[in-house]
Amino acid sequence: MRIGEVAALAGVSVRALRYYEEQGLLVPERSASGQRRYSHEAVDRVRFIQDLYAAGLGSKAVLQILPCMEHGGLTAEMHERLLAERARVQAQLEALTATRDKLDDVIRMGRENHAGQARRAGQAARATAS
Amino acid sequence: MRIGEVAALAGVSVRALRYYEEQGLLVPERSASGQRRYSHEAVDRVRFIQDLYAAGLGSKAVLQILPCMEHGGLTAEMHERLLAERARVQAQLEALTATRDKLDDVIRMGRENHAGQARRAGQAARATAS
DNA sequence: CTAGGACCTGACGTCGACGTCAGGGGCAAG
DNA sequence: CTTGCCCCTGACGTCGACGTCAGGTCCTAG
Repeated sequence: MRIGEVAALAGVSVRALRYYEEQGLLVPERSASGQRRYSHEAVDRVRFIQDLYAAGLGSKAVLQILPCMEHGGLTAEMHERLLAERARVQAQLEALTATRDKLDDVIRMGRENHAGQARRAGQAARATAS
Repeated sequence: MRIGEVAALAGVSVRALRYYEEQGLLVPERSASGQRRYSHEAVDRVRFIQDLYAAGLGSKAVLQILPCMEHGGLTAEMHERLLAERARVQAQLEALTATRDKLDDVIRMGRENHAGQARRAGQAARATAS
């Protein structure tokens, strides 16, 4: 496939794909004239890269994690990295859950104030202090 | 409290607090000589700001959400914003959970490959394609 | 053969949440 | 009074994941 098709299928920009290549995350073949030729699996790979970015991982971390997707083998270093990043993601999940609950509290209190006209305003601040 | 104390208690930099003020997120009193004087609740407020930033909200969103913490009342606009951001956070939570599970798959497959020497390498890529 | 879309390589621009440096004031202790 | 630490206001630097523009090439349809 050519770069435009991959971009469309994966839902990213052409520039992003060139950037991934710059970072060594997705290095395609080249046609005789120098155009990039991507394999079919590249699309899934791009989606996974996006997921990792969305999870707060940087190119460096992604670069250390990605090889095992097609290679299948895990270096000890890669294993470490995977566990570390999984822990990071897990921590982020917990923090995010707490924040969501705080938002829910605020929303709920907003409704109550609309309904019952609560007097003290400091309650929200106190509710957010875990 | 002075700025350094708040920074230490909230675990952020002094620069960050000045930045929050720039953004209108946390506007302290001033002493006669122009030094910032923060109320005690500022610390919790800063922590909440950090949580919101960590949840991917920008200053603009935080600015629209924060007032209700001490003010207690909800504009219709603020309510909209709260619901929207809650939805964003929730979506991010689900995406993050999926990514964590993918990471777990990769880790598990790494262990299996270490143990049993699986043949086909494409399985990882296929596992990540939801 | 030619138009026009897709592709190429640089290389500079962007945006947000600060970091950092420069240059100068405030204030409590000794 | 001066030492030393904290504070002040600009204002430029940073970093990552691209966006965007310039100037040129490729290739496919008509």
